[in-house]
Amino acid sequence: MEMIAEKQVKALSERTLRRLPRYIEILKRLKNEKIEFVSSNVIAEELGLDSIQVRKDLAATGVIGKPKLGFAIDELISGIKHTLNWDNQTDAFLVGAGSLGSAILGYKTFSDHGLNIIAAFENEPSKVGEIINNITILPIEKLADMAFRMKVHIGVITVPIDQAQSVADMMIEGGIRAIWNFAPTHLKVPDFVIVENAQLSHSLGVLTHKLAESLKGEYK
Amino acid sequence: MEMIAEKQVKALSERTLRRLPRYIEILKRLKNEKIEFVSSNVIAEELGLDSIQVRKDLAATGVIGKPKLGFAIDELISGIKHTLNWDNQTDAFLVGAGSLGSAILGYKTFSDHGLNIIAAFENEPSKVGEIINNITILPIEKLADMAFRMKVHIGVITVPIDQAQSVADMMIEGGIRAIWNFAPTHLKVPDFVIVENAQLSHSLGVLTHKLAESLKGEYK
DNA sequence: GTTGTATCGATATATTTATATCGATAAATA
DNA sequence: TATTTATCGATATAAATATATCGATACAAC
Repeated sequence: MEMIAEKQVKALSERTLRRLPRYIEILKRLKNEKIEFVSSNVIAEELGLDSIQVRKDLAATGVIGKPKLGFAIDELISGIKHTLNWDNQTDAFLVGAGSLGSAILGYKTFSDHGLNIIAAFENEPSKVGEIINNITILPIEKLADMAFRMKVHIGVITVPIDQAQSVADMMIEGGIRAIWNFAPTHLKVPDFVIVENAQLSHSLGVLTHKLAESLKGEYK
Repeated sequence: MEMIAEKQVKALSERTLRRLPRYIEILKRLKNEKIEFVSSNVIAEELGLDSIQVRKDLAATGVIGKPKLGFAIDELISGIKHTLNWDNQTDAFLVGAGSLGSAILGYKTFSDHGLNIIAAFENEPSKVGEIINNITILPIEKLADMAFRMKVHIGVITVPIDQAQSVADMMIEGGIRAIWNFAPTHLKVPDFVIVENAQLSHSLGVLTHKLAESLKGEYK
């Protein structure tokens, strides 16, 4: 039996990775409008980007466009989803059933984004046993063992800052390999563990700074 | 009376802006440990960055370090906060009191980050009148007029995708100049309006892609 | 068919961002 | 008081990212 070679795809920069979901947004909308092909130019205009950049990003997914027509929308959506690994669902555990954690548990759309949260954990005994979006909150002591047995690879951290590192440690002990970290602290993890930080304050800082600059300019 | 010249500060890149809040994290911790000075090297090691980059980022805040000692922590914290405009609170409105919106209303720490959410709005009549974290949910019809009268500059959008653009339009009509957008859609706004996107899916895509790459490498 | 044209994708250039080098300085030490 | 040393901050280099140029191609119009 011959090995099927994985389609040769150029390395993806982090910037490109962050733009890919935005392309999906637009593509889904166009698909709803029964449009079948779209040019890099149209996508770029919709998102305020440069069309060359769009073409380069799309090239990284391995999808090929057609001169004069552009890209087949269906093919592009599945190509991007494949690149992000959103065509598979990866099981995940969430720790910290506070308001943000509950909100995340409530989102049904993460399954479209490759994430399948199958259990949630809490330190706080009063919250254990609660049910949020069909998921029962379990005591944190069970985390590592269950993660290991169920071969869970993704952990979502939505606990307060002072518990975040110890939760990360437990996750890693349980074999978790990628952490989506909402706690406002830097996690120290071994090299083989991927951490993606999703602190709201980082994004808020950009906003408040730019607004201040913009208002300052106005009164000059 | 002579004008006091604003301390000359180099332009801040978006990357730098996103790192500044991380420095604050570390600095607060060190301050708690009664440490008074810190070198760029220590900060860099804590965050897994390069010390030169830390120095460059800090230079952009205008804070000056001392040879052999490093940076005065108190001065650095206030310098960074000033750069982010986190030493002032800007009033904000939030629209969309779903689970994410409620979680955001519940955070008390945003006041440390320059954001003061003073009112929240909803489309859904059943939610109007609800009180979350001392904030009463108001009907969306009041948004533009109140924003205008109260001179509110920041709007937070946590509504579903199909309402996001119209909410943005109302905000802009009410004079709002900066939008923190959690809805998974690109907002079309005039040039003078700042949009900071905080879609969870962007960050999730990076995670799922990297995890897939990492697991793939393992079985080669 | 032949010609015209929109669009791709490859290669080249420019810009931005990160990293390296090194002299200057202020504290610590001898 | 002289010497050593950690650290800064300025300048220089390297790497990553974005933008421009242009020939090739496949559809559309003639």
